[in-house]
Amino acid sequence: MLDIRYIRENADRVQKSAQDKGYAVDVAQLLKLDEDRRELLQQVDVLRTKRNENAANLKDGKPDQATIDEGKTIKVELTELEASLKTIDDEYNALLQALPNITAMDVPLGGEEDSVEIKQWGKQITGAKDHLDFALARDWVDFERGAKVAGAKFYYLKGDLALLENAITQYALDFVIKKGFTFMTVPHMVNARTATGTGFAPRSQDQGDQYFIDGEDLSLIGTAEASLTGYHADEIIEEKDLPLLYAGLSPCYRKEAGTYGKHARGLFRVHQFNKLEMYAFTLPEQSVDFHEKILAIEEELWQSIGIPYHVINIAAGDLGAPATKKYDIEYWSAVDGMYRELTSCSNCTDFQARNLNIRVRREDGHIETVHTLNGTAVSLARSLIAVIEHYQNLDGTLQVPEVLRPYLGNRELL
RNA sequence: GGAGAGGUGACCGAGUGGUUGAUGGUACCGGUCUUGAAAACCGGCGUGGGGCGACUCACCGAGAGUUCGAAUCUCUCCCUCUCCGCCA
Repeated sequence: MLDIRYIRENADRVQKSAQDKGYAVDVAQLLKLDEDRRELLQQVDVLRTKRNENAANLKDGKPDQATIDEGKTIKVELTELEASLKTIDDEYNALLQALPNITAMDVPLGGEEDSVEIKQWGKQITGAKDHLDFALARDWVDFERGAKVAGAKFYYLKGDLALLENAITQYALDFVIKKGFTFMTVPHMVNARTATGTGFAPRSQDQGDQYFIDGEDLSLIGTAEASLTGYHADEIIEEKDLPLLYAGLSPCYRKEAGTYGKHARGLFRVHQFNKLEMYAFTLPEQSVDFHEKILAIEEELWQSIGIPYHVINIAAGDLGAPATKKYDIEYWSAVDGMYRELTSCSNCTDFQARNLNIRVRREDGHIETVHTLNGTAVSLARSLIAVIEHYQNLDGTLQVPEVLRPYLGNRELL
């Protein structure tokens, strides 16, 4: 959520950002509630002071009857006022929660089509064989049995393709560890507070992309970002310890409701895939630069694997609630002759951190909310598509990208 | 899953209805002392909200309740620990 003080002073920008993102919210209404709430809060405080003073009015350690009667009167009044406060408070909180983060100044306006390309790397070749046909021919993937055992969009990876996934994971892991990230395995389920604090839809909306565990306050994570955001919830981090960099490896579970037919074939959009996610807790003034740094790490990683790509600055209408700005790396699909999403990195500024109460104690002692950022190192299912499209041979074999060979027993060919 | 014991400030740990937002200790910060350091002594030291401010309100796992008054009593839930059961 946003800082109410910031909203008071920047109502127009908050309103505009929400609209640009496609959120129907009424900031004026929120500010009205904010005022009403503060006014009521003062009345409640006055009454509570009265109550406390009255209760402290003792003779020989006991109150007299008049004090008790007075206390009863105050209690009736207070109960009533507190009920009104709770009503207004709930409404206020609901509106506050519904506000998305503001967008950075350099975020393009518009929807998915309006994202701006800011860089290209590599050659746009075409004519490759579809990754699914290619993999099926080698008996490397089995969607039919995935469907039998779990359902549509579940799959088995087999043999060398499974080994390739493993190799990419290990390579990326070593790569980000060298960049200073601490490797973590994480809970694959999180509670509602963590999920909604990270920015995912609560169960009450019942749709969304998450799998909920029946009868439990748990949902399967759609990304390690959720588990990593919650890691420092309710903590005050010392300034000298920032930035804190983590790399979380986990499966990601997504319902992908309503996305059938859209890039549906093969491994591009599935219910479960593994992902190595970079995550950073930074000082507020560090996050903008750090966002560029995460992007640079992603680029360096994918260049080293040799996959052509471009980087786009995601338009406001395509940004999630927590992000103030997001870069996607889209790899060049040698099958489709177009760019398709491979990685994504976002600066969430203080939005997630405020939800989950993650703060920093500055050197001078004052306390403020930290900033959080996340970025994909490798999203495995899609990484496999990219590698198959760019390293396939006409005879159906697959060349191993040079940097991955040490992780595949130095094999050059699969 | 069953039985029991617990959840208090950065940490340890008092506190079972009435100036306790919380004794004491440790750590930390400032000062005295010292050539310097240590020790000793003195002082400071939770978070959040409201108010220009004096000040005030809330928070002792979470929520509800009892009471003039709750960290202290009751209920529900969550979590931790021990033992048993089960199990990669």
